Amino acid sequence: MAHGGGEEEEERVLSHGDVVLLRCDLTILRGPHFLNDRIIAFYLAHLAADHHDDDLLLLPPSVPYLLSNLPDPASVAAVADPLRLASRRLVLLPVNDNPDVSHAEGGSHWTLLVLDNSNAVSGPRFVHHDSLPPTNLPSARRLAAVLRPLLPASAIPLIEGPTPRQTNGYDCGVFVLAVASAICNWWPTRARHSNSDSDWLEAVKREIKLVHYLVMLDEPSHCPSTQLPSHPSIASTSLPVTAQDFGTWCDMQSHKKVAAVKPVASRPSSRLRSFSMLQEDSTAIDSPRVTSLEEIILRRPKLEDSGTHTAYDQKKADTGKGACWDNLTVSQSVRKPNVSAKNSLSYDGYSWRKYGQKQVKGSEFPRSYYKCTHPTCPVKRKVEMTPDGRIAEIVYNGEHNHPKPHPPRKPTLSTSVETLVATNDAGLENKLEGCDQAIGSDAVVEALRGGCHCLDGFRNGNEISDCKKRPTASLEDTLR
DNA sequence: TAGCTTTGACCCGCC
DNA sequence: AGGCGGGTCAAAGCT
Repeated sequence: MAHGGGEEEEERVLSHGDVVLLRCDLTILRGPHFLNDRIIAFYLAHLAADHHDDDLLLLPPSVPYLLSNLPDPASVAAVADPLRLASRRLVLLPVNDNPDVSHAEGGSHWTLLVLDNSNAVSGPRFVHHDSLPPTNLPSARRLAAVLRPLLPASAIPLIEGPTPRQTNGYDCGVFVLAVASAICNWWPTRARHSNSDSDWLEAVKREIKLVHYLVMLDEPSHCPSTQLPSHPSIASTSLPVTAQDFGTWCDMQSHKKVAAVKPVASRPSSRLRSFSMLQEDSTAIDSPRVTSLEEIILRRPKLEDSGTHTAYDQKKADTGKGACWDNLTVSQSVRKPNVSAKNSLSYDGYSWRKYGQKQVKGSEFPRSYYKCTHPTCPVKRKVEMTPDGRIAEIVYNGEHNHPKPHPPRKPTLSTSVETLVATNDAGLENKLEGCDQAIGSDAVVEALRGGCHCLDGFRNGNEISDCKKRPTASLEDTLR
């Protein structure tokens, strides 16, 4: 099993202040797996720790998600005030598309929304980086709409920023981190470009071009024209960046440098060594940091046909979730053990009834049409399968209006409000099968309750011990 | 017998 | 208006 059992006592292996990476997260990173919000928050905290600059703010995914789902502007203001968004020059906001605050497994795609106040030429703007556009555009627009009233400028536009395309259904989170990394790399150099229109978008573009070049040199077989002939929108700019790169590095860190770090029963989490400290200590070991897209590419382990796909499939079976692919098109190369809709690699926790099959023009494989078997559920999906059992493409249409009939055994996403609340206190019974430390949950709940300024502490990688621990209350209730 | 897949026919939008 | 192609229907067959 990809995530193993017994996560109730999941070992915490890396920390950034209040942000803790668990052993199960390393498994996710090794995978090909959909990144959870803890991993994203951890990496952003890691980036933020290197840029002690009040102008640059990197928020954990829980904060923008909370802001997007608060019931009224007053609640939004209460949460957002401590963030001082109007005074920042650049704010990085991870966006998840989970439409259901009560559903921990609802999200399926990560993107990055950037509030940019740094460019005097363009003026304030929101820039959205989506590795599968326009999948998350509605969620990004929603977040931008919530934030606009908090900002002095009026009618701040939202534009789509340059973003490399993912080639599978699970690497969106890695792309978010890669773009965030590119922006943070550019940040210290911005003064050199202050008198021109060369902004951080150009820096991201440069990274992307380099990645394209490196990909072609490194692995010509990943040439889009040979890998994804049947889907032009993806085939045009495919990049085989994978979560394994970051994961391999983290795993190396945890094995080599955190061996002495044992699980802690309660906070303060400062007993854990910080990510930065680990890096500083790693001089004797050649474990360079992952700070750019090109590094991610260059360290990308070669994908083997069977192993990684099996792990990916196992993750799907474990989580009942096809990360990043609900309501969007994904392409993948996974082995299919059999043709049953329930047991195949296309198994996603829901029950499907096949109602048609056609040979479509432009695709060498037959396309099968499925409906969700739930009586009132409108969701359909199309699956193209190669003769040898590989899934060439899955397209989901609509949103399920019911819970999964086959509950996931091991949730991977912890973006939901329910999860945030469930993980608010270290002593709580975790509701996420052991992954009991959601990102920034203390900060979010405290901010909601009274404007605690601990988010700054979080941003700087500091302990959030000054935030009072409170008994867990349902954030969902708070939102009502 | 229920529930699922298969498969040819049909519908409908687009050019 | 007619052809084409994608999506859906529904009867028949299978498990």
